[in-house]
Amino acid sequence: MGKGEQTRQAILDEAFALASNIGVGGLSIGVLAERTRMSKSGLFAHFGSKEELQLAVLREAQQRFADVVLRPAFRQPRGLARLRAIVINWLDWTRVANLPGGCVINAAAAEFDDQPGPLRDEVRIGLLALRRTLVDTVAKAVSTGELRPDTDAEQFAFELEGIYQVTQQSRRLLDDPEADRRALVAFDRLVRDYASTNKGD
Amino acid sequence: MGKGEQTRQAILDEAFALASNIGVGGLSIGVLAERTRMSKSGLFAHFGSKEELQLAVLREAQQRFADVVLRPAFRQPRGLARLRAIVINWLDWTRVANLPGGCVINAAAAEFDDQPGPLRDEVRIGLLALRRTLVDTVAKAVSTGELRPDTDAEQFAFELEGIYQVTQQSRRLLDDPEADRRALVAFDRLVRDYASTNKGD
DNA sequence: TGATTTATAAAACGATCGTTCGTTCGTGTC
DNA sequence: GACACGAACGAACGATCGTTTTATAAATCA
Repeated sequence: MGKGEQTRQAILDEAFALASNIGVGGLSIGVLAERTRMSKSGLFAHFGSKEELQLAVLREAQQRFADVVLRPAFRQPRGLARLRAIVINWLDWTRVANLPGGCVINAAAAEFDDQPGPLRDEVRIGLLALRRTLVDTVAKAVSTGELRPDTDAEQFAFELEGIYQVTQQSRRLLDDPEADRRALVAFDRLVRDYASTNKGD
Repeated sequence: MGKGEQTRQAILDEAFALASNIGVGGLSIGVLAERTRMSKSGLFAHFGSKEELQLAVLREAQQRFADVVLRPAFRQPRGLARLRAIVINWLDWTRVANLPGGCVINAAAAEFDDQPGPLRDEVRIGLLALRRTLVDTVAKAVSTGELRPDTDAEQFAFELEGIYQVTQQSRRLLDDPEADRRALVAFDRLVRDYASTNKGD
C-alpha cells in the first residue's frame, strides 16, 4: 500500500468515527483536517470533492458492516443459527466497529431519505442489499424446515429491521438499559411465531 | 393574536416544512428568510438564536403530533380500539401534517442522539412522553381484558416504535409500496400474541 | 391624534464553508 | 546530477453561516 493509499485510509478512519457522531452530512473538511493534522488542501486532494469523501465514508461503513456482521455469521450453518448470529452481531456492531456515536448507515438513511443525489443512492443500495441478505437468510431457515413453509420472508426481514432501529434509538437517545434484552425478546417472539411446531397447523 | 405572534407562527410553519426535508439541524436563517420573504435580521429577532428556533420547531412538531395522532385516538374507548387508532393515525401523520419530507421528530432523534444539548433534551423528552403514552394505552388494553394480564406493556410499546421506524424508512428510502401493509401485519401479529384467548393458557 | 412600544430592515461583523491555485518537499529513475 | 512524480502545503477565493448594531416603519395605546 503506497503512501497515498495509507493517508487516504487514515483520513477515512477518522472521518468514519467523526461521522458516527455528527452524521455524514455534518462532516467538514476543515474539522477533519485538523483532526488528522493535515492541511485542508492536502486532505481535499485525496477525494476531489466533499461529496466523494462522504461517499467513501458510506462505502467504508458498508464494508465494515459486511466484515463485522455478515461474514462471521455466514460461518454458521444456514438456517436459524445463521439468522440468530446476524441479529446478535448486528445489535453489537456499533460497539465492535469504531462507532462511538451510533450506526452511520442508519443515521445517513434518515438524513438523506428525501434529498435526491448520489448520497441517497448509496445508502439506498446498501440498505436494499442488507434487506435482500436478510430475506435470503430467512428463506433458508424455511427450507431447512425450521420456519413454516408459508413464512413471509420479506415481512420477517421488515420486522427485523424495525427491531434494530428501535433498539438503536432506545439505547442512544432514551438511555434504556433494557433495549438489548427487549430486542432479543422481540426476535424470539418473531421466530416463535413463524417456527414449525409439532402441534400441527 | 398580535402581529408578532402571527409572523412568528408563519415562520414556524415554513421552518417546520423545511425541517421535514433537510432536518432540524439543516435549518438556516438565510434560507428561511428568503422563503418567508423577510430579512435575516427581522426573522432572527423573533427567536433570538438559531437554537431557539430549532427548539420551537421541535415543540411545534410535538404539538402537531398530539393534535393529529393522539387526541383523535383518545376519542376511542380505551383498550385495543384506542391503541389501534393511535397506530393508524401514527402511520398516517406525515401525510396529514405538513411533512413532505418525513417525520421531523424521528429525523431529529437520529441527528441529535449523541450531541448533548437542549435539542437532544427536547427530542428525548418528547419521545419519552410518547413511549409513556403507548405504555399506558397498552396497559389499559390489559385492564379491559383484551390483552393478557402478563403482557409486558413496555415491551409492547418498544416493538410498536420499531414498526413505525422501519415503516418510515421503507416508505421514504426504499420506496417499498408494501410498507404500510407490512406495518399493519406486524401490528396484528403483536396484538394476536398478547391477546387473551379462550383456548386457555 | 400623538406618544410609545413593537416589528422589520439594511449593512456589516468575524467565522467557517468547500474549493482552487501555485508551490515545495521528498522519493525514486534515468 | 537532472528529471519526473505524487503528496502535502499555505494562501486565497467567493459564498454562506449566525449574530450584532443602527435605523426606520408599523402597529398599539393614551
